[in-house]
Amino acid sequence: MIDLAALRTQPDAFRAAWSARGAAVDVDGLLALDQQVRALKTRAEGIKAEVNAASKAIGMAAKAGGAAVEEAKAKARALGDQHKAVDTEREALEKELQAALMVVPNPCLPDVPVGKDASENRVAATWGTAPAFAFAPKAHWDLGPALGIMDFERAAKISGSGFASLRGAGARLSRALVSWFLDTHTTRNGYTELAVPYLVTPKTMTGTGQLPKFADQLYRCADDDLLLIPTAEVPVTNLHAGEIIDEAALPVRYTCHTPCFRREAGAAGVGTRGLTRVHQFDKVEVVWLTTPERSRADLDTLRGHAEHLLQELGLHYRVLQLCTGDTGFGSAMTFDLEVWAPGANAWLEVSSCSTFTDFQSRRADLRYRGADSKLRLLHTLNGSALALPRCLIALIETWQQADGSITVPPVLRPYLGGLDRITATA
RNA sequence: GGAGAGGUGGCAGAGCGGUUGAAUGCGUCGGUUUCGAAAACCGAUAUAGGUGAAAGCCUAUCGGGGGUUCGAAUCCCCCCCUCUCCGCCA
Repeated sequence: MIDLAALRTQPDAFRAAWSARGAAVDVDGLLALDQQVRALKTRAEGIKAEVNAASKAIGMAAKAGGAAVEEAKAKARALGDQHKAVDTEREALEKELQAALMVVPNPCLPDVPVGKDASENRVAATWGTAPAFAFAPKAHWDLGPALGIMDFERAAKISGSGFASLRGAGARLSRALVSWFLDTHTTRNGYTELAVPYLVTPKTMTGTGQLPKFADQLYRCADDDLLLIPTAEVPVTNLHAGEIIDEAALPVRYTCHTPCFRREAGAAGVGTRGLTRVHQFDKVEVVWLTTPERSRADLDTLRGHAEHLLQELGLHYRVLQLCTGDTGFGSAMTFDLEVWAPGANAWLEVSSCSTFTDFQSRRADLRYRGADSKLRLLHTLNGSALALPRCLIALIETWQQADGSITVPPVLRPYLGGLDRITATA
C-alpha cells in the first residue's frame, strides 16, 4: 500500500509514476474520498469528546447524589446518537478508501527505465555463452521421459494438466539442487533457513499483496478459508507481521524452500510444455527485511546471490532490468534472471529479484525501531534463488550429451553420492 | 474432536461499570552521587490517527467483532489464539 499522506502532499509525483507504469489510478477520486473521511472523522471525534465530557460529569454528579442526573443522561444519549450517525458514515467511506488503496500499485523507483511492457525491458548483463553442440540438442520434454526421470502423463492422470512428476535421478537431482541452494545461502551468504506453513490466511496474502487483486491466481481451501502459497515470499515476509524489530538486528535475511502453487489462470497454452509452467513447483526463496537507507544496495547483493548459483551450475543467463510497464504490482524495482535453455531454444525466467520499498510493510505492519528509538516501516526485498523446474530444464538441456545422458555439474555431485552422469539406466 | 484455564503496556502482573492509558515490579533512557562502575535515590518511558505554525488539544487502542449503558479492561453474545487433560493421528 502506498503512503496516503505522501499522496496528499505530492499527488503529481504519484500521477507521473503511475502513468509510467501504465496504471490507471484515479488520484483525484482518492484524494476527494480521503478529504471526506478526514472531515467526518474530525466531526465525529468532536462530538465524541462532548459525549465523554458529559459522561464524566454524570459520573461525578451521580456520586454526589445530584438531582438532574436523568436529564443529563438524556442529553448525553442524544449526543451519542448523533456521534454514531456521523461515525457510521465515516466508517463506510473509510472502508471504500481502503479498498481502493489496496489495488493501487507501488510506484517504481525513479531510476527504473520507462517502458510499456515486457518488450521494453533492458538486458542489464549477460553471463557465459550459449553452449555449442555437435548434435541437435533436445528439449527436456524429450530428454526427461527418455531417461525415465520425468513423467508428465501420469502426473496429468492423477492431477490433470499442468502437473509434472519427477522420478529416480530426476527427483534426486531436484532435491540436490534444493539442498545445495539452501546450504550455499546459509553457509556462505548469511541467511537463516526457515521451514514454514504452505497454507496461509487471507490476511497473510493481503500483507504481501497477492490479495485482493490476484485472488484468481490462488488455490483456496474454501472450507477453512486458507490459501496455498504461490511463493515462500508470502509466509516468510509475513512472519514478522505486526512486530517491531530492533534496527541492530537488521537486515533480517531468510531463505526458505517451499512448493509454490499457482492457478496460472489465463496462461493456458502459453509456454506450458513440459516443466516450463506448472501449477506446482519447488523454489528456494530469499527474503530481506532491511532499512530504507540500505534497501537499494541490498537488492544488488540479493541478486548477486541468485546469479552466483547459476554461474556455479555453468548455466548461460542474462539479467533483465524490468521497465516500469512490466514491473509487478507491489515492486518498486525488479531484475529478472533468465537462463538459456538450448533444447527448448528459449530464455526461461528462474528468478525475479525485487524491492518492495515500504509497500508490503505498510500492509503487513512490519516496523523497526531506529537507533534514535523512532518507529519506521521496514523495506522488504525478495528473490528466487532459485526456481527449481526451470533450473532443472536448463541444467539437463545444457549438460546433455550426444547419447542422451546428462553430465551432473560438479557442485551437485556431493549431493548425489558422487554421481557424475545420469543415464537411462541410472 | 471432548473438557477445563487463560489472553492487559518491551516483559511480569494488578485492576469495584465512573476524572484508568490503565496500580506495582522488572527492563530501558536521562540525572544526582562516584576517579570510574555497581548500588542507592530522583525523573522520564506506548502506538496510531485527527487538528494546529507550534505548544498543545482531541479521538481510538486492555486478543478480534458485536451488544447493554450517559459511561465497559470490567457485564452479555459470537469468533480467534495459547496452555493443560482426554481422544485420535503422521
